[in-house]
Amino acid sequence: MLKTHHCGELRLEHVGQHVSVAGWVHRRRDQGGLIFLDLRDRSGIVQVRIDEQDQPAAHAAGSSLRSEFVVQVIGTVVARPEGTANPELPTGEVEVVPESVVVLNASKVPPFLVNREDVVDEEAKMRFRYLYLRRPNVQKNIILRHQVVKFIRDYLDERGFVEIETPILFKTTPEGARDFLVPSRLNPGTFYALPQSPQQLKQLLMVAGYERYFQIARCFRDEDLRGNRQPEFTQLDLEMSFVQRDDVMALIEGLMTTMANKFVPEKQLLTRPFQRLTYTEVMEKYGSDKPDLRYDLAAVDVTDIAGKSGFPIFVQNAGEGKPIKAIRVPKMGANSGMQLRKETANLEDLVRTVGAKGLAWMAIPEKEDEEVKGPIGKYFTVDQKLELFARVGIQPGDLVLFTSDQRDIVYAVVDTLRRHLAEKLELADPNVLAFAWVIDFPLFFWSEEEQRWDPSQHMFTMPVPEDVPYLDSDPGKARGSQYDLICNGQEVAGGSIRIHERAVQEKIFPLIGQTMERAKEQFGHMLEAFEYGTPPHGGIASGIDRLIMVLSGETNIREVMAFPKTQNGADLMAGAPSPAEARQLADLFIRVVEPAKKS
RNA sequence: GGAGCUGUGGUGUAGCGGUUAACACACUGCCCUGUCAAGGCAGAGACCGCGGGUUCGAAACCCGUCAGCUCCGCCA
Repeated sequence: MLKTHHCGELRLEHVGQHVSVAGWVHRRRDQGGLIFLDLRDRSGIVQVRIDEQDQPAAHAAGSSLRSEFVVQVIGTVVARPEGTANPELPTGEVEVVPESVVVLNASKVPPFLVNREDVVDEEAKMRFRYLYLRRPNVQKNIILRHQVVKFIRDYLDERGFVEIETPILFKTTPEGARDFLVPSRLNPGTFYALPQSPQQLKQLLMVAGYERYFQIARCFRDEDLRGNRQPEFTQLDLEMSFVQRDDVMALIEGLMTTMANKFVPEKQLLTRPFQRLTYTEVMEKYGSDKPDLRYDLAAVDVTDIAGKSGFPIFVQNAGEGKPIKAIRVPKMGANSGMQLRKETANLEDLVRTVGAKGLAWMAIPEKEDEEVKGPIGKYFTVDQKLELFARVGIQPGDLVLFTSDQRDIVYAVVDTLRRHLAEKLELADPNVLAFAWVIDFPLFFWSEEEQRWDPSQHMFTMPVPEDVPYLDSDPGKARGSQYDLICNGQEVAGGSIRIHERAVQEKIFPLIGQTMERAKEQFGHMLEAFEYGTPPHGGIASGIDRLIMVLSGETNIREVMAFPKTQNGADLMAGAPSPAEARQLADLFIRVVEPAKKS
């Protein structure tokens, strides 16, 4: 080894020891006859002091050092003189006095500063990924990720889970996301699909009697990227036999709580045990099935009151059964008239992007004797206003936003406004983890496009027991035994109890537009397996990347992945994807068709 | 497939119709023996993403295009 110690571990107790440390030049402070060097490795930073008088050779070497050079320093640990310790640094009470300073490798001037946390152009981050990953704050995220995954493995191992790998080359399925396909050379014209999740395989492992399975599983979905979505990502995937919904939820809740306490003890859990909210509840209040519960900004239904006002749009919408919802924004109504008009115009532009036709508002004055501001105040009688204010919990100085439209648009508006306002007003406490369960999802959503029911999770989700009769009478009313875990506005896990009886499964297929013949083609292996003694089972999958985002407080998934892709799905460092050689294509019996040029 | 934002020395930004294109950090050289975002002095470095157009004149205005980002659709 070229090093006897890591830079960040040297303390007063090492004083007098002869050590060898090696790492990168974090900073160099050259005062002529005296050079201070901050040497950095993964463990941290230690100061090296090179005195021209005492160590002329080392001093000469030190003078030539530049940022990000890789050097080895052999020398003695000494206590810093009185008054020169640096309390900011864990190693701040000591420094290394070198006998020799050896450049192991020089470095070009990096394209951005590695020794600062400055914002960097996203393209540069990607193109020089290895340099971005060298930044201490990024290393922290990547190492946290390792520790969390190790914790999960240990936690589940202690509870009798077996980690089992499942194939990356598997079978395409018609349901769900678009598959990444891999051509088969040995079977011309046929394709494997990369797994969207090991869903089917883990259920088959339950049939196989493993009882408790888990996997840190890479998953692939060929859909457009988002700030919290990459085409390949990692899930903690698990499945348990002989369990009911609460068993799976309790396991995950224990895991998440222990993990949060262990890795981010400074962050408070919003509630313990995690609160359980129904799908209907979160949609009506927050317009989202994964609301950020660190702040309120909840929507209140005021259809009855506003529908009786004189505002024609509200009256008409209420008559057509469209909801009218109000959101109270504390303090924002106290702005000047001009600011208010500007703000509300911005908000109106924002909600138009999700399909709203407009945005009504009222600003409540801080002084009692002033009039309510805003375009719709005049349509409400004094009594209606009082009733409204009581319902919504209005305080002086508040701004109240109103939205009314088809229900799904109202939801989108509420969600969009909440996210936007929370960010603008800095309402989300970064030191809170707002874990919550969302339960009682509808088993199906009606697809207008396809004119049929679509499973809201997947086709193997068991209905809650008392809703099984709805499968025949009113499928839209059936709730699934699904549970999602949300935290700070992210869905961090989702699972369900599965159907293990063929009779129930056979009721599902026709509802989602699958004939039995087609179902047998696609899922014959599953149906067949279920006839050989299938235990009741259920499970859950948790997005590791999103979990690390939430724990580290990052707002983008790229910050917690070592080598992520751009929004176009490209790797700017390696230049993937790239065209294949003609020879490779020939081996695979693949011919490339040039995409049609836009005229 | 659609909407929006951004693109100016290596990095982050300013400039938004006429500027020797400004500033900070980084970089180079010199000075400096207790610094730790070291300091001081001097200096180099940008045809303003690319292609058209408007104009006497474009970094700036218009059109197109490329790239990055955010969002909608999509993501069981």
